[in-house]
Amino acid sequence: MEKELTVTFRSLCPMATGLDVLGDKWSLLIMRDMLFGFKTLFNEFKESPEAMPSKMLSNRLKKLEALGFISRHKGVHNKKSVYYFLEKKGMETLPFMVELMVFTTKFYYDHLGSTYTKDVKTRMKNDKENYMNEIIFNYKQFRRNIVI
Amino acid sequence: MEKELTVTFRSLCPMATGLDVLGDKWSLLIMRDMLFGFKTLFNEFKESPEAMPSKMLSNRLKKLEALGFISRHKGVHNKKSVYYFLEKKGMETLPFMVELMVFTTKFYYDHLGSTYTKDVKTRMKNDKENYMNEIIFNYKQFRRNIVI
DNA sequence: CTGTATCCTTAGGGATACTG
DNA sequence: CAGTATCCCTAAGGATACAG
Repeated sequence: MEKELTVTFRSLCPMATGLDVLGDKWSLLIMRDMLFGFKTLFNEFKESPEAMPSKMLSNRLKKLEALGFISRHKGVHNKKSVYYFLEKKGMETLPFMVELMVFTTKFYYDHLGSTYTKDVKTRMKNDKENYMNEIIFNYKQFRRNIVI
Repeated sequence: MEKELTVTFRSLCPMATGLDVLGDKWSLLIMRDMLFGFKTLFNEFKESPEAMPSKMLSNRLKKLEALGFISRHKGVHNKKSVYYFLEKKGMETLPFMVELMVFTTKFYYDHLGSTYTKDVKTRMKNDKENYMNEIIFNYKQFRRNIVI
């Protein structure tokens, strides 16, 4: 077989650009916390098990906002609060997050063998599309109903 | 809606472990070059458009081998050559690579608007599973036939 | 052809403390 | 509640040269 670069290979070249954001631990954690944990406030993100330092958090929130992944809203009733929401662009990182999760679980956390990893793996394998749609649906519903 | 952490959220916590490898630009480029470009030799990887320095390349090849993503084989006929091949674990990063590609193309390279991005996008959207299977199939065939 | 060996430089991580 | 301001540090990047 000839060593010819395929069409897809050429498209993959700019992969690095996406990794600037998606390859970053903190940025992805923030978006995960939003989408799966319905978090909106600075302090909520800080409370995550990964214990993100406030410097990092602040830095990444700005970056993600500047790039259009998330949006920032001052509280209406509670003027001291600032609410962060995932935007369309941020939501579209879900397939990426899911693949990362699938991979990580498979190769590093299989030994956990607990119920939840089995559930997730089964769901991801047999029903990925519906599963992702549900997650997005739930987040949108959450956002519609939240009073800031 | 109650702010309850879902089953999936808990599984996503170890995301960072996967990112150690998959979030790294160089490691992913190497595996991309193997899978999409049928590259096997040190110098072939160095020739990629991203111009990976040999120090980085050497470092990542070792890391990827140690983690079981790739394997290293000394040449049989040409004893001076060393051949690197993608192993099963490495091949299973394809869905991740593809999602990264889809995302990157969508948000950063749409303006390219060239034929190849349109082709890939269409294919990815309508026929993702088959497309990935083809890529894996082609790589396996390449590996079966190569004489080292 | 496949790497090592240096050397230098800087961005990023992380802890801690403090403020509007 | 939502961030800034410091300070320290090391891990990683990158260039260049050279060796088995």
